[in-house]
Amino acid sequence: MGNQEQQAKEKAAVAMDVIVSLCKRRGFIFPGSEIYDGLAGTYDYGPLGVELKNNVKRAWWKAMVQQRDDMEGVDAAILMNPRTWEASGHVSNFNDPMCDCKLSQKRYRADHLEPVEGLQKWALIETAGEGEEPTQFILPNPILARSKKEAKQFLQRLQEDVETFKNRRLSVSAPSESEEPFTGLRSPDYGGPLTEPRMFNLMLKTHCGPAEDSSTRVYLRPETAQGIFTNFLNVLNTSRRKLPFGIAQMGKSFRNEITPRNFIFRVREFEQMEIEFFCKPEEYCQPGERNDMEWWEYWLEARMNWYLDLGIRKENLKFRQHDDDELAHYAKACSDVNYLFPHGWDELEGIAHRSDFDLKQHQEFSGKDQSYFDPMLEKRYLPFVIEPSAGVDRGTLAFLIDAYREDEVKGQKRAYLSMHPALAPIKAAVLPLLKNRPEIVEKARALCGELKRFCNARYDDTAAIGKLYRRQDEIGTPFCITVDVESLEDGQATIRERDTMEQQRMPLENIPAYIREQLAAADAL
RNA sequence: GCGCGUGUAGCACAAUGGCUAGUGCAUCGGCCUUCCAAGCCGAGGAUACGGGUUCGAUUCCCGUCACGCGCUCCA
Repeated sequence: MGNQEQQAKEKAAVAMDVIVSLCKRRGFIFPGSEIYDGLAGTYDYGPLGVELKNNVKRAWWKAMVQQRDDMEGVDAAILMNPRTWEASGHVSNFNDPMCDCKLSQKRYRADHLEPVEGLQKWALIETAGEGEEPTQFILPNPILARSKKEAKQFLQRLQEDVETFKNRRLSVSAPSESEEPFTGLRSPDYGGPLTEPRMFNLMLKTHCGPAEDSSTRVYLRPETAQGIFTNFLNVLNTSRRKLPFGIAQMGKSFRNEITPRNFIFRVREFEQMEIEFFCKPEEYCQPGERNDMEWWEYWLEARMNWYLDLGIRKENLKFRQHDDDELAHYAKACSDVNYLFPHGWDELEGIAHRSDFDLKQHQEFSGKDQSYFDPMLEKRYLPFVIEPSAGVDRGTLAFLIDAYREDEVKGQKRAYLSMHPALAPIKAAVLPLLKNRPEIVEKARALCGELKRFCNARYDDTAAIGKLYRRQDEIGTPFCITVDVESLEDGQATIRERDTMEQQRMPLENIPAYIREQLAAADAL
């Protein structure tokens, strides 16, 4: 075993607490609705967080849409005709019947349990206070009640009459067969009775229009993907595309997660970056054309490389291919890109081969032909779809965690975000060495103004230079430019690099071009 | 949703059934300061929310909310 268990225990080098604290302290991410004690599963992005998150999205859009010649973008409405979700399967499949074992209070999906038939094993449990006649209770599968204390807990949960068991001795006798045969659902752990199944619909509902009844019910989309599928024909007919090509979309999605957890990793309102890449099923491919499985493999690599190119360390990324029994019935394959989060390896993005399931469903539910006319073969068919579906918030969190570093400078701890320049919220900070020298301040402000023409630059003179550097380090600013007394005479200033802390001096008038070159070289403009 | 735990300033932490709830960092103002969290002076800022016990509650109890861990969930 070991291997999987060991992997499960692996954790990122930095604790989540450190990241949460940094995010709050520096204005990246705050708990949602904080002044009203928050709202579970929601977070708000602050001044630096919105820059970072927008940069993540910009980098994705640029690499996946603008720099490719086989991709179009859309921005569909969050609210969609409810039949969309009947077609997609979310109305029926996103509805999980859950029930709890009354003994162990463990939760099960009712539709995953096998009904049990036949005689059940029971045990007699006698309880008695001092000098009283023993009272008998029955308890299923007592073998798994490992102690009298546990048995007592079970009895209390079953009988709901706590007073009955106070200050009583318990004795557990050997199991026997009950008289009555039993058919139905029992908990698989203790064989105990279950609560009535309750439905957990993971879609959030609201309503559209003046009347608030079932006829006006709409859902907040649980994924952006369906807005792509429902626009497949629109895009096809207006973009003169031929297979293979993709449609990309970023936007908010909502899921009523049972347990929001791990900071912004699992939240109820989140943002997705999804691609539906429409390609030819193998049987329709010309010689030399990539077939559907080859496109799936292509996208695995393309998506992994995107994270690597933006600076995530290779050892913190891996694929996790879904087992066959884990796959949805229509899916031909699915792999996740996993990242080593502080809570362990977890999913950043799923890359699924969805066959023609979605278009077929929408074709059936809408009655509108969704097929593609292949001009070479002169026939119509439904394309297959490869779906790389990434979480913006999860990605943003991974970029933060992976960039976080600590080192030591002159015996003092230095915390910094070694973040890709394309993602850094602030690209350059201009710092006057002395703020009580108006000439220096004036030059510094002028330089900052020049930088702002093409990037997010910031002027700061509210502390001594060492502190100003550390501030910028902690929020990942790649370049600091310091204007000093000498600048007044030689017209030069110092550029200091974040990770190495190396400095170089150059003429003030060359600095904007230099910064611009550096950012362009990093593909960060 | 269940179980266990936690909740004190922007962040990290301390203390107490009773006197003005402390400390560090951070923030703001002033003085000073020629390149890596310097110094001095000053300022603002907190017991999550609601109820109960009590002469008195941040402390004890109950509820709510949020967070953490486990279960569950993750189409």
